[in-house]
Amino acid sequence: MRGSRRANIADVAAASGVGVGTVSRVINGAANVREATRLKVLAVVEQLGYQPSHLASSLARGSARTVAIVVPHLVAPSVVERLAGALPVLNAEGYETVVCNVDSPAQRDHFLSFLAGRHRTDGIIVVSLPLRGDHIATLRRAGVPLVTVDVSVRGLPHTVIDDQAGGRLAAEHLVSLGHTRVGFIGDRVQRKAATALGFTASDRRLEGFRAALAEAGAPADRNLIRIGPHGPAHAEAFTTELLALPEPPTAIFAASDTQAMGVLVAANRLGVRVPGRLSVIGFDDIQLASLAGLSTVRQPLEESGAEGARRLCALLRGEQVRPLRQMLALQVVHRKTTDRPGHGRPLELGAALGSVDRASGSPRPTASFAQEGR
Amino acid sequence: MRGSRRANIADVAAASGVGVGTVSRVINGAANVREATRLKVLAVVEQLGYQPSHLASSLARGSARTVAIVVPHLVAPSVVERLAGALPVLNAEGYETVVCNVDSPAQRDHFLSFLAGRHRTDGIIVVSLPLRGDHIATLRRAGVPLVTVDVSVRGLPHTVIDDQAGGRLAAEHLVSLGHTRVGFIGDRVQRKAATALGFTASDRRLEGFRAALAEAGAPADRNLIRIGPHGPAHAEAFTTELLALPEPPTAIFAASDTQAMGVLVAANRLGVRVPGRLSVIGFDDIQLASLAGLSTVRQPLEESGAEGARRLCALLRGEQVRPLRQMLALQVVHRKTTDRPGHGRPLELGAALGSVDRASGSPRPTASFAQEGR
DNA sequence: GTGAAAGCGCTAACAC
DNA sequence: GTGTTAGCGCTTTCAC
Repeated sequence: MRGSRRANIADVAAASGVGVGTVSRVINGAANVREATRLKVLAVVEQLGYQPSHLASSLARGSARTVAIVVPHLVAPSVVERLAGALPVLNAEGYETVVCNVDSPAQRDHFLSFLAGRHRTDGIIVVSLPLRGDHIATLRRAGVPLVTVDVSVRGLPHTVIDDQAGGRLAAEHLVSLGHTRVGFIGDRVQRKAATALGFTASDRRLEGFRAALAEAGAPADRNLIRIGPHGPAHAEAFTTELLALPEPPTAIFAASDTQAMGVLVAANRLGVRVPGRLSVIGFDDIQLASLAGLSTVRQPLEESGAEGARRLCALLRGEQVRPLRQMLALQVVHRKTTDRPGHGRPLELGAALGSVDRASGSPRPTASFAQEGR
Repeated sequence: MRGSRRANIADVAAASGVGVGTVSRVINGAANVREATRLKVLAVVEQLGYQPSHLASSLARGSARTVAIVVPHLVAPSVVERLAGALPVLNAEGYETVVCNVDSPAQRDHFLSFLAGRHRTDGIIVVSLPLRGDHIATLRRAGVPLVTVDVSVRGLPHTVIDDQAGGRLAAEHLVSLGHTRVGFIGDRVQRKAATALGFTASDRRLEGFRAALAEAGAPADRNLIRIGPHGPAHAEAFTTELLALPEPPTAIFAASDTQAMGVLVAANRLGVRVPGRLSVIGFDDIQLASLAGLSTVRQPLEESGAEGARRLCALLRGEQVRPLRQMLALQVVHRKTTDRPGHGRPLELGAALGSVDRASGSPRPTASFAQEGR
């Protein structure tokens, strides 16, 4: 091969004594090619080290078979699990996946308008990121197929769970165990803040939670509801407050497993036995939950990503996606952090989940007592 | 606009009464355009709703400004943190990032040869995935720039840590606390297995660990070294074995934080106090480690991803990347799971980290005693 | 400064 | 079956 210029389809055609059309057919496995011709072309391809240009074929075809997935806070376990669910589905359908990690509204806006560009992606999956009207309008105008996961958008395919129902499940679980004084720790919707992405799941879970408690005749005490920034550290602080109350709760529902971990840390630091003196239930069922023995309201995270991907693929195939709203099932997973009030097996909460700093004040250790399992 | 056919650069040129070259210059912010012309073109762009085709410009330019990052087991915390470190750097440099998640050798081979295709990506970052000679040869032949993170490859830029030194650090930490009977739990290199990706970090950490122990006059007892499949569940089982020994270890070094979590779970289930009766040190310093108060050998995960990305970008700019081997610093983070043998503050290990199943046998609770902080 | 034209490398419609 | 050719939509010399 001369010059070291990479061989293109014309070179292959010339060297095989056929037209470029035929080479194209061979490359793409089209039917109408005589076996002898096919072999001949393949031999030349091999010999010349020919590799089709992905860009050229994409341009000619009008699509690069690429989809984008936009996620907030990639390192959050629930988000990664969703992403991990989507990737293999997309691959199996022959799509490459561009991952856009969003940590701020500015980044979100950037990516969303960026992805609306012509020939950028074949479609977009937005995960757990509330969309404004103008976001959707931009994408619609650009003609980019869009599905969402963990976000409800009217008129668009979305895969979600019923967060209110999830809150109810948590309440019912605790009530069925006999708890009547239960707390809630969640994160706030910050619509205004420049750093806020506006997640609303926590709020909706609280709604269902309160409703179910009220119906069960054990309405939530406002004092036991704490809402603040997301993350285990804040949950830890709130738990400390709750447990310092004259009448502390006997159970806490955390709006996410991550926050539930913070609750466990605080309980441990204060020497409050779980589930003996405090029951804890989370939400999501991230992998850590099973490791930690955390009772939780399970939502199918990985499956949600896979479903979002499947629906986008269907959309890209031109199929009707119905119903627009796909609701995934929830389920209480009863592990080791919830039990009847005051009747729990006296498990000690972990040094493993102690506070971060070795220097941060010595804990008040508590005596533990042997007691047979339930 | 007629027909609803999307406007292209020629339409804009025609409507503005200039040539396509000029429009191109305007779009790309080239200098040689009179302000009046620029404004005129911009107005038409706006009016026609013109959007440059990413594919067309990419083809003309010869690059789509896309890089691929190949990672094993995406959901593993250490991997996500690396990925999260790389993404923003790549974005800032104007690259889109395709994420390839690999869970088996077959997938690895698929992606690696796939990405070698012409005009697929501008470059590749391989994370934590040992590469064979033929992988590298394929990529080299294809002329795809390649850097690795957490993998050493001769002749290629790689960002790594000194795993042996890390093992030494762990040993020295435990020895300095007075431990003389220490165990190790790690994962095995499975070169043959069809499902094995062949990670070697655990082995190298063990080497350094043993060497340092021997030098300190407290050589490791072979009985205390357990190596098996990766994951907290196996680590938990191994720990159970070790603690059942007539002479159990007073400390355990786990080859990763994930495995260390399994150790903590087992200790808790058996009622073995940490760090009172067992010190535990992990490796990596994933986010969970700080939450759990786990002592560990810290490696800069996110930074490693960012560095890999920076080096790839440098490579793509045509710069020399030197030195080829970039070694990141390690550091022992002393939290709450390590202390002098038998002298630990009697912290109880968590129900939070109890075994997964509620039905899985009742634990043997232990008494705890108040004791002032160190 | 700006226009014209030659690529970039392929697909697909259409003839033969 | 196979060759020919017109796009796909842009970038980039190279003249003027």
